[in-house]
Amino acid sequence: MINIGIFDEHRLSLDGASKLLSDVEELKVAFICDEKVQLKAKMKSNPIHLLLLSMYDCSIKSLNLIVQLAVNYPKTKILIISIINSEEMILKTIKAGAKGFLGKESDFNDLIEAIFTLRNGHDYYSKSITHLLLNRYIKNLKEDDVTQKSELSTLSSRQVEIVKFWGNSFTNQEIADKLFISVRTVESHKNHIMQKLNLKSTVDLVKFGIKNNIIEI
Amino acid sequence: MINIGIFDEHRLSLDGASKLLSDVEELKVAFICDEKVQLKAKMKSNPIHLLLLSMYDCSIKSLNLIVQLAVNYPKTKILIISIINSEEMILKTIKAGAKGFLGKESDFNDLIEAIFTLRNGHDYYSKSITHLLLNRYIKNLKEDDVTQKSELSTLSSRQVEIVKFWGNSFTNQEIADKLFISVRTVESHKNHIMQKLNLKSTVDLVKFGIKNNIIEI
DNA sequence: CTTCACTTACGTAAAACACGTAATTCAAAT
DNA sequence: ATTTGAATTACGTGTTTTACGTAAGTGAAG
Repeated sequence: MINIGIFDEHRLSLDGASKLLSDVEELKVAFICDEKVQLKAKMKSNPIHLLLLSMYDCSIKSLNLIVQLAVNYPKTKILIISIINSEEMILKTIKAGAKGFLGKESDFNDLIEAIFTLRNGHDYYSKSITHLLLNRYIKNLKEDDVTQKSELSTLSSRQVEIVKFWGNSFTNQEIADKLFISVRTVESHKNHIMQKLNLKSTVDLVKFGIKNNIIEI
Repeated sequence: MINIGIFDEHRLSLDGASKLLSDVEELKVAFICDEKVQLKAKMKSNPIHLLLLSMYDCSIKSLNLIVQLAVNYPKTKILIISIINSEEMILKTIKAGAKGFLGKESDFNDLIEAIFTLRNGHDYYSKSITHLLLNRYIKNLKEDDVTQKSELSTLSSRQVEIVKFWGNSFTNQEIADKLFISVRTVESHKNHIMQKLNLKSTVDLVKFGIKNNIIEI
């Protein structure tokens, strides 16, 4: 018997997944949950073998959740169900500690297969992503993931502050006034940021900010 | 007996919803579908009373799908299931022709309630959104929805072209070279675009582009 | 105590932006 | 048939931002 927890912020998907799985022998749905805050409590009180985790975005917040769960409950395998099939998403979730990934093309059979694959101690990734491709990337990204994940953390708080203001359509002058520094300093900050992140245009900086959740769209 | 079609690009949600509904008496799942292109064909060959339509974004493409279906199959009520609860999303889908909207907090009971409400000829919106609020907005937005929905369509193809290039980090000069026009013209285009969209900064333009799916993030 | 990143700031030249003006074209409305 | 209006093209002028270099003071880490 495999004990399973299901997390999905989408109530209906949660109900659906729960119903799908509860009819399967050898599986027991230990809990279902649709809020991040509840999830941690439920994990604490329910020992499960596997957590089904639905992801609808690739935000730092969502990834952090995986990291926390993976660290605090190393025995619980995390299986990601995602509407987004991007390579970025897959790599990030795996890097964060997920043991499996089901893309949007995956169906019920794939889910079952994934669950049992994980139970048997192996990883499971959507067929659409060949293992070869994956392994190649994972090897490369094991250490030098600096590029993506830690890019944000390479920015100092001051620098993030500047990007935030600027991302809210403030002019350099307005930012300068707000922070009691010279316009030239604001420019300097931006220059340093662009250099550090290796960005070519301000458009890229906006995208970076949005990607890293420091600019609201 | 209510004939239902289910569309969901997320295969697992589709399976889940299908299973949830197929167990309900008085309901018959006429077809399920996970690709937009297939959907039109299935709609043509299967007369259904109600279409469950899962939406994971608020892009023009997705909204157009609703519009097309609503126009071509006026007898089929469209019920939106969405992970996004924003007022914008709700209003846009309703404007596009949907008759019901289930937010992410909706559960199976809400779904059933919604289905029967629609069958009875009424509209159904998530409880979380009070009807009062809705009606107020709908009245106001019936005509002057110009602000949001048609913002993209107010841009000419040339203007969209400019934004696209610029959104891919091309400089004005590069865009000018590519389109065989003067740099000044590129600037003019951008000026006109900003005016038309009533944007203050270029940052806003990037955001606009991303929101409207003409700039890839 | 040295090193290194962070914050601050300026100089200069080039690019981009703001705002106005304007000619041509082409479709839609009258 | 004529007018109206938006789209595309382009320039002028002044301001702001960017690119790139330089540099001083601060503070933490080694």
